[in-house]
Amino acid sequence: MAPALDERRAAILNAIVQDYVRGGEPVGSKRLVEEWNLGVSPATVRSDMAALEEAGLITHPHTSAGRIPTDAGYRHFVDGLTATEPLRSEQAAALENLLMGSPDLEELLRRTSSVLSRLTRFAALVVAPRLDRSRLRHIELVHLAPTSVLAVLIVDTGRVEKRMLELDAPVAEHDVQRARHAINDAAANLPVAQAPDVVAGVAAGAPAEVRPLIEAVAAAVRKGLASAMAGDQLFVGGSANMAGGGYFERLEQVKSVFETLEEQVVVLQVLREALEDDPAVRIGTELPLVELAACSVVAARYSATGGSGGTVGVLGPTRMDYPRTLAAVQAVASSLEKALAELTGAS
Amino acid sequence: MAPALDERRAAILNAIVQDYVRGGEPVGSKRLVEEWNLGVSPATVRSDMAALEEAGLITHPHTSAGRIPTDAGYRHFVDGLTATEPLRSEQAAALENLLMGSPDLEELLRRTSSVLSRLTRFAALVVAPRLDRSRLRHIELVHLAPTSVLAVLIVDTGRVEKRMLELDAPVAEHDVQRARHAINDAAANLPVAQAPDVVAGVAAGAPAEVRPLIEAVAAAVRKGLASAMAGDQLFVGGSANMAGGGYFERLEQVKSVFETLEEQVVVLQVLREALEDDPAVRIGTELPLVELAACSVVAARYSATGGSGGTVGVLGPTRMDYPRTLAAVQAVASSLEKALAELTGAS
DNA sequence: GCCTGGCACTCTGCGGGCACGCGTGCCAGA
DNA sequence: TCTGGCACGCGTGCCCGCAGAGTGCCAGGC
Repeated sequence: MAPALDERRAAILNAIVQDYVRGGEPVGSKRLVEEWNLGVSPATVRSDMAALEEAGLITHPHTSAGRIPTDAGYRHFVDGLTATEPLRSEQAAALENLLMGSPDLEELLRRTSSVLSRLTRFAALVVAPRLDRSRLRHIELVHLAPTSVLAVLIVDTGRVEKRMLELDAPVAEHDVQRARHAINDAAANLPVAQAPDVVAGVAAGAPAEVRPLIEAVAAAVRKGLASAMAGDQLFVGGSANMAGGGYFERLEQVKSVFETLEEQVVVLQVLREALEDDPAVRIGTELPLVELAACSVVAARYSATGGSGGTVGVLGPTRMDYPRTLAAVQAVASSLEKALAELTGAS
Repeated sequence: MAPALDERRAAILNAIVQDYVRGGEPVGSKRLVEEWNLGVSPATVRSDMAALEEAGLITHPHTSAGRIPTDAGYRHFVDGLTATEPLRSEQAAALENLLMGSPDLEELLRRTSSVLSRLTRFAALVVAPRLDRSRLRHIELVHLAPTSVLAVLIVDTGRVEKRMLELDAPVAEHDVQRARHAINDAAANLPVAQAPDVVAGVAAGAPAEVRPLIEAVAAAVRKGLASAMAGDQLFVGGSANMAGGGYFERLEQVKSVFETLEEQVVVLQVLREALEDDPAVRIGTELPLVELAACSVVAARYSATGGSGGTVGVLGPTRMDYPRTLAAVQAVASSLEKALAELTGAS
């Protein structure tokens, strides 16, 4: 797949990628030798370019234009990266400052997506920490009306899920309190995966007055946590960036990218597939969606105490500055990790 | 401002608006008489058109093109509307079905924005019910770590606000429970505007072990509810629609609209200003933002039990079908009202 | 006095034709 | 194996001319 390339040819490929990313125009042999003093003449470069084209790493849009990288070309470039150029230190500091001191998890993730999109000028994607390995802190029941109770599930990552329970028969306030105690005594600090069954067990052994309520809670816990675990919460920021920067010509393309970004389920799926690597880079047609054939995703995991963590990433055009973007994504991931640790407390 | 227009001229203006909205192309005198059998010749229509142009209600992009409405022209058209054409009944039914049975407030509002955007094919804006006249149901305190407590505020509209409290000194679990009881005894069912002061009063009269905690809760209640009341939560759906439909030509325009849509504060401000009327229509330059000069906002209030309600609306191009959009927005507002009443229970 | 038919005018969009620039591919020679 | 030179292909910008659409205006009719 990646044939060991002649050293000079690899250099030429990298030069093409970098020039094209900067300028957005097909790059020709003459400009290449001028800017990268390669020590050879344009003619030599041309024959190398022909070889690179043969290998499928570059193309030209029409005969008399310069070359542009193909997805495979970008891939080769990215795989050859050794060091991602780090952020400027004042940027890194500003980043930490911005994330630290968020009042709650949602706000933290929102800020993260905002800062990442401004840093990269692409659309930022932030997935909330997954629950599957986290623990249930507390289940609160609030008696709103005779037959309706609000269940609030609090997880140790700071995440809060709420769910209305509608009961067939009225329930008394003190029974709600009994149920609350029974449930919390049994389920608090359990891994969320076990919580539904434990609550169901409590229901089975409970007196008749409270059993329907506890059963309803068990169902809510099962559904609420399951949906929270499967369909992780996604924060998208800066999608307007995709319309700027001159990356796309036709409105149609932009529209389909925006539409895709609105489909949270789809975006999550894309991120999930990408994250077989970490950090992950998925370029153009490597993405599972044809609508995103002109886009790339760069993503990295972050970890959270007690959970399996989440993902931060960006969606940008294939013609992106990969080293810079990788650096930004990784920096944001690690800052988020720190801010998250601070937020959930030492515990 | 709106000079009493000759009846035929008004008819011609309306015809121009409707033709232009449908077709998107400047409309000429000939087509007009053919499609709207006006009973006069094109030449007559032309002289009327000249008068309408003189009055600032229409323009033409260049000499030999047909006419298009100006913002003032749309305004005249909208003000002259008597009946908004109602939704088809199966659409209305589907609407109600979709909104009923949402598990919680957030999900309901999310669905509302989704359905409204699909109904109109514009960007949907949904503002959560405001809290200022609602009541506090319950304050839950969860002891996460010795010096950190999570405060969860539950409001009778079903809205939940959460806030981390970091204390200077450790606090014991049973003191957290004491504080919780004291606070809820005093503050439950109070209007949210009074809650902060009441909680502060509880703090003043509390024993020293729990006073710092209750003071922290008071501060959190003050800040949490204030920010929730001022910066209402906004749900935006279907913004990708703004890139389709051929309304905008240049990518620049689309980008600035998207950027504006991402600024929740700005959008909220626009909606707030618009809602001096109900239902409200703000056309092009009537909006307070130059970036939205090519857009219109159609919005309507909905009310919530115990609160002052919220807003639903759409942002679309000035070239929109106002009667249809008005009907859709109003239908969604009233369905949302019903679904909300069902969600928060009879109470 | 208002409406109508006719006519001249203006502007856009489209297709053809031409020169230009750019970048390539190839080849002979070092 | 690299290099300089040369011919080729192709897209771009420009000008031109032409058809089409729509207007403005004016003289004439009801």
